[in-house]
Amino acid sequence: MIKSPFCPHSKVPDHVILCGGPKNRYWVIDVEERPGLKTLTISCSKLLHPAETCLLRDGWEMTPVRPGDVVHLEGRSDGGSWLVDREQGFLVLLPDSLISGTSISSSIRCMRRAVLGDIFDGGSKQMLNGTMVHEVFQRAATAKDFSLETLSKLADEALHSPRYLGDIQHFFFMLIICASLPSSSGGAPSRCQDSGAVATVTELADIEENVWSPRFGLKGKIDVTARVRIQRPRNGFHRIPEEKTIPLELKTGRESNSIEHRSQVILYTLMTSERYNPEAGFLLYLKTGNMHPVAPSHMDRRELLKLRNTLVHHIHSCVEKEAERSCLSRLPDILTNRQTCQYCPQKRNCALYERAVDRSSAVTEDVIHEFIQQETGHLTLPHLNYFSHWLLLCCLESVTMETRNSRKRVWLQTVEESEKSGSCAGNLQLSGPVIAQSEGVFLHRFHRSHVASQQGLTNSSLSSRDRIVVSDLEGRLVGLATGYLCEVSQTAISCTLDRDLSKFRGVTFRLDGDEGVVGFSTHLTNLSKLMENSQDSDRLRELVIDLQAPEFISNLSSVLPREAKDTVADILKGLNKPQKQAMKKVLLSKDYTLVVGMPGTGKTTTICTLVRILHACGFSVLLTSYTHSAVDNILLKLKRFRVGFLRLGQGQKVHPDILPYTEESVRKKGVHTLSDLEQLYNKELIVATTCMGIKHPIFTRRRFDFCIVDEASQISQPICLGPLFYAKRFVLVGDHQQLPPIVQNHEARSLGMDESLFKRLELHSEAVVQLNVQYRMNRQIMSLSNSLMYDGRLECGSERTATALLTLPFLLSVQSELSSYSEAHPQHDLSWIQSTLLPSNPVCFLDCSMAGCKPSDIGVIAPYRQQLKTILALLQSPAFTGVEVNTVDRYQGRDKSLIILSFVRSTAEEGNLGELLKDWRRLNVAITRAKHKLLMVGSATTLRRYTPVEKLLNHLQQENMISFKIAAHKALPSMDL
DNA sequence: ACTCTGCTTAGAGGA
Repeated sequence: MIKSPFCPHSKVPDHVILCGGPKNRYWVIDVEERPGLKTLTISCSKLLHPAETCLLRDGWEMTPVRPGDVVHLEGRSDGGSWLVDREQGFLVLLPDSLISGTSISSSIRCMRRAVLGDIFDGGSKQMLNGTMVHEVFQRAATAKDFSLETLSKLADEALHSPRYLGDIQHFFFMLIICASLPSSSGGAPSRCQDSGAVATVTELADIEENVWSPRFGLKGKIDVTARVRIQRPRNGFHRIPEEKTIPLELKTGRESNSIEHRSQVILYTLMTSERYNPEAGFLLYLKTGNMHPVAPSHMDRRELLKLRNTLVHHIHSCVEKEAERSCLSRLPDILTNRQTCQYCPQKRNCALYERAVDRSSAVTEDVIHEFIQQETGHLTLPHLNYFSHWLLLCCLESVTMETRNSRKRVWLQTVEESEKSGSCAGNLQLSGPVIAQSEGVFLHRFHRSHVASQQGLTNSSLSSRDRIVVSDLEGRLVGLATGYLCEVSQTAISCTLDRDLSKFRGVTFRLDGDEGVVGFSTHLTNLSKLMENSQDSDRLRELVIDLQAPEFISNLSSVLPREAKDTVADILKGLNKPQKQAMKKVLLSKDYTLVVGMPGTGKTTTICTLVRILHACGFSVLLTSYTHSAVDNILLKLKRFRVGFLRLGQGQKVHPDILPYTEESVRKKGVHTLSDLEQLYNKELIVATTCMGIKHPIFTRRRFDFCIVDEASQISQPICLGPLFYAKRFVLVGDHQQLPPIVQNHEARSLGMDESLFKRLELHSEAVVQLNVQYRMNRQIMSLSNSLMYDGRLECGSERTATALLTLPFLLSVQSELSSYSEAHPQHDLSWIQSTLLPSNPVCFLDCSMAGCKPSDIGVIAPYRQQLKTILALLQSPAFTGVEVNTVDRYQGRDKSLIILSFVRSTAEEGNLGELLKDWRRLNVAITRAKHKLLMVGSATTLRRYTPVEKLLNHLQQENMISFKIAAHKALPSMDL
């Protein structure tokens, strides 16, 4: 008997939801293995008792289940003991991780490929082809029109969609397929015979239906959901026909009727069992028009669920602990049958992982060795190390994000429970018409059914622009659609959804807030691309991994076109010295330039000017940043100088003033031919998007002279790399003395995941230009940051900046009010507030450590969200509307005339300090937001325990900056504000 | 020991 080596987890983590009954979720307490048998000790109670047992055999004992896993059981339980064997029962491992049907069917041939496919993106030309034909077919089905005329019209439209720009040569091929669609001669594809039964498709009930099945841990999108009439012969006469709803899978390639294709259909029947209970599904090959019925047996389902369990195990345990340190787990073995691998889209990643991570010292077969050499031979050890290091970091981070992913609440929590936590609105019915706004955007309106109408909708924390998931109340239609909230009133909600739900009229819905599943596929796809054997990737590896020194040319005249000289000189006029230096450095660079923008030094203006100059010289520029708002900030400035540009990205996220520059808007003006589209993509020298937006088809063709990345010190390396593939040279703008990329996982952070590319490359000081002349803060406020971070390098741009003070138009009347209050109440000392208000004291520290002043009494910037909520609640009076209360992090890149900074923490006893205030960069951001006056409130005694804040307080002391010990709770009785 | 932004994310086909 083998005892499981793992310690049973004594406590169930908070984020795990367990339940009994048909939607059961059991916690595995212990696993006991004997040959041919596995016995699980399980419980559906968080207290881990009562415990039940589950016997696994006939192959199920191979399920890689471990203590601490959550499982779902199907079948029978006899007095607390479950049996899963050949004939009965299913075990679904980690059921709340929904695995897609295609992942599972691809794991039949190669489990390794399925796991890699889940981590990295990949695709081929043939696939794109299939996507196009699918689209044409599905549109025709939606329009219920399969006439040749309509088909060719739709095919034409599909060809002009930007998604397919890279592969237009398949045009003729596709038309031939469309013309041969079985349905083109009239009506929908119709009949199918199997063992005497005749199934006739009577209606296409849905297209691209989205299914989440938490019961089997599956998800998928079903090509066509069809209504069929089934006629079964029985003893020579026909019975009354039976109506069923079944999944129909379209295939545009060769009619293989392969086990993968059939498995896909079986998985669709399984995941829709709660919706339609289909006994079978159809496989339709468009090339021949043949339709194959797929009627799954218990064995089919059993074996596919076993594969799913193995796959989910590999995906979930992508990292493992080895002596306190995490490392990447081994993947399933590489196939020895090279034939199968020939067309595998994961070829490169497969070889990379083997060489960089698995590093099997065991004697591998020659064919495999050869294959690995072929795919990775161009890479050096540092390259492989960089790859495996960042792969580990990303996996660690994704594991942490996954535990915080609250999506499973949609199916595990009742509406009542979810509404209590505020992220859900239930008991909703569709009201009014559904309005199609654009491609895949449908405006819906729901109202609260009268049963629950006494409880208003505005109680929920759902608000406009939030991402949401729509499901039904019973849990049969989980994840029907996703979209964004538009308006929330007491009784109604409007939102835009990716699907038209009008056929579900009458269903009672729930809307759940959806933080979205954060994938790392962009990170990892970029990493994988960096390892490619191509010119662009070779060069980036030299710069980013080998840290090859960046080169510069010596003479401007070779880059500056003659005719642009005057314009450039003109643009340069408005700049200060370091800004001019930055322009020059960028123009001279052959590889890259790093622009350090210290606080208030006009980063946005500098970038805007840089773009104007490059534009004047005729250079093309790819302008990016991590956030949409940062991209638009620059564009708003650029727009004023009448520099043309193309803004890529979803309209919903783009600034309204920039909307006319988006692709969608330009297309509305008329893009009819392929060359129109080409022109649209090539017309502007300047193209702007977020770093994540690089999946856009424009990048299949276009390359740029320069790529500018703003906020670069806040972007993680794998994401920052993305846009760099498409430019000859790049400029990173940021300040690593301000906040770094956000990393949730502690180990990942300690292993350097919060090091941006900006910081990594900074060691080449010859590539760095510092913008140290600032126009934001007056002299006193600036001095704080100078002493904290910049060693006095930060300078005021003008005497006016240096001496600017806060203007308080009603100061006199407030002062006299305070005086008269003091006279009437001599027991209150208000002198501190009088001095604090004086504009001539630009920096004040209000020390409340003696006084017991509640930190919740004052503040505008605070490091903690919870604190901001409290402050906001106190500022509810209309007098305070317009006062912006926000976190330090959110204030980065922005400023205000007067900042009140609350440090919040005040604890007498030694104890946990928290991480946030230990970060020099966060403090630096906090104190450099104010232009004229900075009021800081906190307990000096507590704060001296944070090294950075201590340094700041010492500086205040040395400079005799004003500091008060206050007893505000006594001094400020409720005055009428 | 509490800071938060990106994402059409499943499936397109070939042996």
